[in-house]
Amino acid sequence: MKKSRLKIIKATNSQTSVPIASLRATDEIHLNIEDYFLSQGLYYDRRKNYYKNLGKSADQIISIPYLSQIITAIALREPNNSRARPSTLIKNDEEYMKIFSKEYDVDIYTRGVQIQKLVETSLKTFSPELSTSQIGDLKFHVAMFLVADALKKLTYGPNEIKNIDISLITPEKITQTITTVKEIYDSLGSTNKVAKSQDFVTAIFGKLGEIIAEHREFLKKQSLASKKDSESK
DNA sequence: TAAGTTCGTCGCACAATATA
DNA sequence: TATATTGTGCGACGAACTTA
Repeated sequence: MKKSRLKIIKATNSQTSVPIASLRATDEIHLNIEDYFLSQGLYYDRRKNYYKNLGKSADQIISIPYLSQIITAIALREPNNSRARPSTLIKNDEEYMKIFSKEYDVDIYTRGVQIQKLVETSLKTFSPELSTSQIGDLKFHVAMFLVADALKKLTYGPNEIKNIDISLITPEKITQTITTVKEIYDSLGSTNKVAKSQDFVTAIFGKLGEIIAEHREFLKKQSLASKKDSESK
C-alpha cells in the first residue's frame, strides 16, 4: 500500500515539479543522517527549508542534492557528474543506492561535507582570484583529489573516507591541490565543458597516480634508511 | 526593482549496446 | 548486419540569485 502510494506520488510528480530529492526524504537513511548531522552542528535539509525557517545559517544547512553531489564526487569518484547533472544524480534508483546506502558509515557524510566546505572556502580566497564559474567547475574535482591523496589510493571504498584525518587537510594542502587541479583544467581548455567531461577526471587520476607512486618510493627509501641506521648501531 | 550573473535543466546529437 | 533502444556529452536557455 505504502509502495503503491509512493508510485502514484512519483508518477504525479512527473506532471508537477517537486524536486525528486524531496520524495526520498522519508527514507530511513535520511533520518539517520539528519540526526547525526545535528550532533555535528550541521542541519540536513531533509524537509525543504525547515532549518532555514528556524533561522539557521545557510552555510550550516546541507540539502539532499548538495550531499548527493559531494558523495558522488568523493566517494564514487565522479566529480564530473556532480558538476554536470546535479539534480539527476538521485533520479535513478541504482545511482541513488550508490549514494545513500545503509552499508555506509553515516560518518562519511559529515566528513564529506567538512572536506567540501574546506575546499570551497579555500577556492574563494585562492590567489589569483577565481571566478564563481571556475569555482563551480573545480570544487568537486579538488575535493575528490584531496580524498584520494589523503588515502593514497586511486580506488577506495566509500567507508574508507571515515579514516581520513581532517586536521591533515590544511589550507596549504588545499591551496596546493587547487593549483594542481587548476593546471589540469587549464591545460584542457578551462571551460564548463571540461568540468563535465570524463577526460578531466582521467587526467586528475593520472596526476594522482604519479603522486601516489612518489609517496610509495619515499616510504621505501625511508624504511631502507631506517633499516641501515639500525644496522649501523 | 532592474540588470547582471550564475546555476541547473532540458533536449539534441552522437555513441554504444541490444535485438531481430 | 540493419535497426531500435539506451546512455552520454554537450550547448543553450531560463530560473534563481545577487548586487547596486
